Amino acid sequence: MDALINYLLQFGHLNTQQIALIKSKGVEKEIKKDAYYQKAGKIPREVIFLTEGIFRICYYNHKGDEITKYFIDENNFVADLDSYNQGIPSTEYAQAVTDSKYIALSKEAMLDLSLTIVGWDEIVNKIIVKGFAEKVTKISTMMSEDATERYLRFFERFPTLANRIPLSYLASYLGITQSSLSRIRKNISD
Amino acid sequence: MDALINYLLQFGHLNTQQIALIKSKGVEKEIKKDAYYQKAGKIPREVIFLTEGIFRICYYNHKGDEITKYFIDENNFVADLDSYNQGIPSTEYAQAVTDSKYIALSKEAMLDLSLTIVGWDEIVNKIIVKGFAEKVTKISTMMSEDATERYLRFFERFPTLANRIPLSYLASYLGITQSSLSRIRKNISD
DNA sequence: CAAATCACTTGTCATTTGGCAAAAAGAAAT
DNA sequence: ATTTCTTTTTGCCAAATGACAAGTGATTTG
Repeated sequence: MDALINYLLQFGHLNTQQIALIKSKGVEKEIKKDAYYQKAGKIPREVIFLTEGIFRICYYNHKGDEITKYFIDENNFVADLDSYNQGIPSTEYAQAVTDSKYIALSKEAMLDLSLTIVGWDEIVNKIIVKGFAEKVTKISTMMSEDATERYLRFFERFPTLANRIPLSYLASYLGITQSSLSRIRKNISD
Repeated sequence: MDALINYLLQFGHLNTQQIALIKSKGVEKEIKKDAYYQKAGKIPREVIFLTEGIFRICYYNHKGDEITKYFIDENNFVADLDSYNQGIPSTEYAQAVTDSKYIALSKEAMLDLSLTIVGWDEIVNKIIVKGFAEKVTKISTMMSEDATERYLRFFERFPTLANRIPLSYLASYLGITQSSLSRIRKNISD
């Protein structure tokens, strides 16, 4: 829970009382590797903060391929904001790719915090914007790189993960086939 | 100016007085094709709403290539939010790729609106989040497509633009070389 | 243990894309 | 109109990637 508080404090001030309130609203939960936290079609009713482990966000494209949109690691929020805010079914899946722990804040809790803590909305918005901006920059950067560069960049960020998740997850994220990824890994290790 | 108001009204309610205030704060400006609205190194001091024309956001990667990160068309905000909020130099360029018109809202105006109009911040944040979410989804989708599909998708969205902007702008956005783009266009027209 | 299943690797070949340079086409300047 | 400059197209070949199938290895299941 402290990880969440420390993270929040990067984006604004919170006094002891406010921190206590947040802690009282957060619910610590766990999810096993491979389990889906969120499935397309379901309406998200909470926002979660990853404290341990890694998630991936994925969806099916028009050809029926399963595409990994991006990975999310520790100390980041996970939420399909559009669906969450509008109360409509999500179009994406969120899957734990390792055993993970997270803190859940229900929609009611978020509303309560928003009404009680002056500056809460501002903190949340800063976090959301930062998260999106990072995603745009990262994916955009990938567009101008070749597959090997993209793989190396991923490897740099998730060194322990690259060889422990299914090829399909990573290949679809990198925008290449599983075979190509297999060959790229082979070339690098030579 | 009405385009801006109509756009804002999609995200929340505004009464006549509030609308008048917003209009009084907005400054209508123009920019010529090819001119840079924003350059890397400058600190952005305003947010703008594009009413006519198309901008592109670009930067230089570590190899020195100029990369088009994305295009922005009418009825969208343009802002390097990170730099704008923190008051630090931008790392990106924003260039008009066609003659354009926009409404500028200075940082002071934005603050004023924020303090005066209840719900202003909420409207602004909804817009920001929506814009980012769209960008992430769009670029992410491109990752799973081949160059021809990416070009066709761009062509669909900006039919009049595809043949009127320099190859380099579009090619770097699509993540391919100018030669490849030239060949793709040729193949399609056959 | 054997069989079945799944994930990954490899082989083969076609296609796409890149790198480079020259040619062609367009645009701007004189 | 000619020259100059820039942009786009094309040719050529190498490298990267995709498609498909077969092979390998690991894991699970009975």
